[in-house]
Amino acid sequence: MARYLPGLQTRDRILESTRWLLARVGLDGTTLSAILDRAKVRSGSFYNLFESKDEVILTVIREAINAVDPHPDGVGKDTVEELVEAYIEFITGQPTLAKIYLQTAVAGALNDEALAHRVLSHHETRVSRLADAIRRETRTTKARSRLEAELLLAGLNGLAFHWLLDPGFDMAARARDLVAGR
Amino acid sequence: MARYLPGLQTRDRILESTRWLLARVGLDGTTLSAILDRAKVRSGSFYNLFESKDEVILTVIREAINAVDPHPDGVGKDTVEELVEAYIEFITGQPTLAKIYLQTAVAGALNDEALAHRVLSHHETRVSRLADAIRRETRTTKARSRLEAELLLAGLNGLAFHWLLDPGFDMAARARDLVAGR
DNA sequence: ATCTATTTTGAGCAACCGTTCCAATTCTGT
DNA sequence: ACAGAATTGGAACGGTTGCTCAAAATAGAT
Repeated sequence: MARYLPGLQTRDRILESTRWLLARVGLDGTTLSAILDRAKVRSGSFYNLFESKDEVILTVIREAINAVDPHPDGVGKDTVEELVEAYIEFITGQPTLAKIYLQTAVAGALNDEALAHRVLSHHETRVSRLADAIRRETRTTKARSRLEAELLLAGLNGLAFHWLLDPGFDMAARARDLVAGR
Repeated sequence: MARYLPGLQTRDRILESTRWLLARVGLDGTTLSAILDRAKVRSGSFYNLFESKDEVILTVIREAINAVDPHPDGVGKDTVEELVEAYIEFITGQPTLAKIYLQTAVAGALNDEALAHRVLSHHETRVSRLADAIRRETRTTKARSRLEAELLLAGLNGLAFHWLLDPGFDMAARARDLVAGR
């Protein structure tokens, strides 16, 4: 646990380095020595600040998972459009975190039961928030709006998935098409 | 290159083992010794049959990518419903290959440029085939049917993505809801 | 300026990675 | 039964992995 300024700074450098690597070279490309090289830190300093390599990686991943949620103070008021825009903003505005999030959800969650649960529970939160917004706007049944929310979110995730493979893909435009076509 | 029966049999066991591991523990959990243990093979036999560990893994991954396509003899005739059912069949009927496919698309393709291209080109094939079917059924413009196909496929991929995280998720039912609600 | 707590350096460690090599064994056609 | 080829077992290798530790350097409060 860092107490002096230099400690806090190298801590930040390590996190930044890990974030960058996770997004570019994936989970298994993010080796300790790669993190150290990029952060310009030796292993001794690293282990003075972090418990293990896993701790840094999990810290960054949690950060990414949390970032996918829209501002929590809008609960119960936001519109479908606002929620979709928040999703688009997350994906295109923070591509690094977005890639980490998607990659983790698919690859990492296979090994780590707790992580899979975490991702799923965030997904569930987003579905119900979207369902509420749909219900407010269209005045359908609870079950029906929930179904619509699930399908809409699946569409958004699928578009993000496509964007991951092809960075030239205009994910934002397609996402708006998706909402428009409901 | 196997010529005698025992060689062919251990080759099959190695492929099966790799398939199983890729789907269960992911790419970096699929180590050589894990493959060997599960296949009940020693390294000497392995390297008598395969060039490298990568060769086996790529073989299995290509198999998974190819398996996502519906039967090629239906081109130009199949309906939207048939294509969607083929997708559902792939995901739920061959969950092992499906998991590998999805995982590869998200994680593996980041490192391997050629692999990313391969996945994308298969995706493109599916989109255009779906667009053709939509056009035949709804008689809209080419651009419009293509957009619809892209969004529909994104939805399906998103649902598969959800199913990957939560094996209890009824992906087939939601996929049919998705088609019904167009 | 001094003293303690924090931070950094960097050599070194055990465990594991994919791979090589070759002698021993097993297979198949004759 | 024999010969030649395919297959197998398994010890060993160099490289990398994540990580430890003790000594040296630095920060910050007094």
